[in-house]
Amino acid sequence: MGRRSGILEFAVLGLLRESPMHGYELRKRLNTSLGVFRAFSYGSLYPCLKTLVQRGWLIEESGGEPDDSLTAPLTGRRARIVYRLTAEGKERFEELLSQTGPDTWEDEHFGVRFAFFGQTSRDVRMRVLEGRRSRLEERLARMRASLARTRERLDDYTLELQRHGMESVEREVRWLNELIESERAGRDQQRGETPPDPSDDTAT
Amino acid sequence: MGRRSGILEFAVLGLLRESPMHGYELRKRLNTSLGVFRAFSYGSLYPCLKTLVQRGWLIEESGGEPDDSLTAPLTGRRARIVYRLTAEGKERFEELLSQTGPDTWEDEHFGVRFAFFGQTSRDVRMRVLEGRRSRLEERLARMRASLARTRERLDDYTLELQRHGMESVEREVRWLNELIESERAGRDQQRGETPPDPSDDTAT
DNA sequence: GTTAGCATGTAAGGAGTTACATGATTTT
DNA sequence: AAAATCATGTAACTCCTTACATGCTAAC
Repeated sequence: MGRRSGILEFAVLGLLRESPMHGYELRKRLNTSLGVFRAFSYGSLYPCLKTLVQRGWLIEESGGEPDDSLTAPLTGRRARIVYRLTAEGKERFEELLSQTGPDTWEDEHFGVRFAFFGQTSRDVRMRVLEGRRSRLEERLARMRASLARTRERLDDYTLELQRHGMESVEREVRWLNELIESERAGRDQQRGETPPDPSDDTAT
Repeated sequence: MGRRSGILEFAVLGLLRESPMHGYELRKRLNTSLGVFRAFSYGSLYPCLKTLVQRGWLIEESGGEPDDSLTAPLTGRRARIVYRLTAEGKERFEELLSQTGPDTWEDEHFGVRFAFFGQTSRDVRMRVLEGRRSRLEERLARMRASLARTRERLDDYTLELQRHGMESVEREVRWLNELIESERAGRDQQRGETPPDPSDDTAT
């Protein structure tokens, strides 16, 4: 009946982890912080929020005082529903973050996963980055093989398309290499806030 | 009931324009020539073929002789259904090629459209390339504006993601500029076969 | 004689979108 | 008083995937 999983669930949990929000605000954030890449519609957001509440990962706060800036100007406006992440919701987000899913999940939604790296342990970051890199390298190998086989039969445009595609992938691999190296280098000198131990499970 | 439109229909029409094929072969081509980018499944391909036949854009040929390499080794094998593009199908493909659709169509499936540039008039090519470029430039402007507004509130990873994203888009814009210039330059000296007049509608 | 590849299909489901419906509030 | 923005929601639809069903042939 409700939405099961999907990138939207992940993004909502991730954004609500930073601070509670109502739906409208959430959608705006989805289309700026993350949403340079994709725009979600209300038609998918609100149903998604409902099922997340049903599973106990979010709780609704009709007019509590989660934050002054959110509650204060509520004078006559339609009652906004502010959503807050529960402890189970945090666990679920953690699970999704570190999940080595069925390939397409990680490949298509890498951008969104990366956007939440600030909330991730270095172990997970390394795993995601290296996973992405190895899948791109696989793809590169397939492209090269296919190109070697069919080079003669292809017209100029198709060839140019494949050339540009391969260059883009190669470029991303180099980018990933830099990121991975910088993660490795930062193993000693911390960059920002490094979570000291992932075994800390006490809820706030 | 059947598939309405979508990129699959477009790709099938485009591939069958080159030469008749049966479903299995079509799927392989979809995953090499075009399909470096995406892989379609039989579960979408065969139903799509059926509705295209229903609309008169394809005709089925059980065991005709469209090509030696296709008919010859059919000794005992399951009877393959070879699909051939009709005159109406060609018109439909032409229509889809030159269509200035509802934005997302052109944006998400640019790669597949580009793959069929060899079968397109230069007018259409220019229109598609310039359309793509202007949409990317719009997006770039939005990204820059959003970045200027929220730079302080973003962590290092989100910032790095946006930086890399913008660089990729800028790179594609430069690529498009080169292509557009080369199209303009080739206005006199022809490159390969230039279709002289698109009003030629006689079927083969 | 079992696996791998060829070849075609159906049913159910997933993850979203578009279009619509509603209504209050601030801006022009 | 009209238009834009805030705010929440539903129904129908789209386009594609997964899992399944079927059966034949070639290679190991």
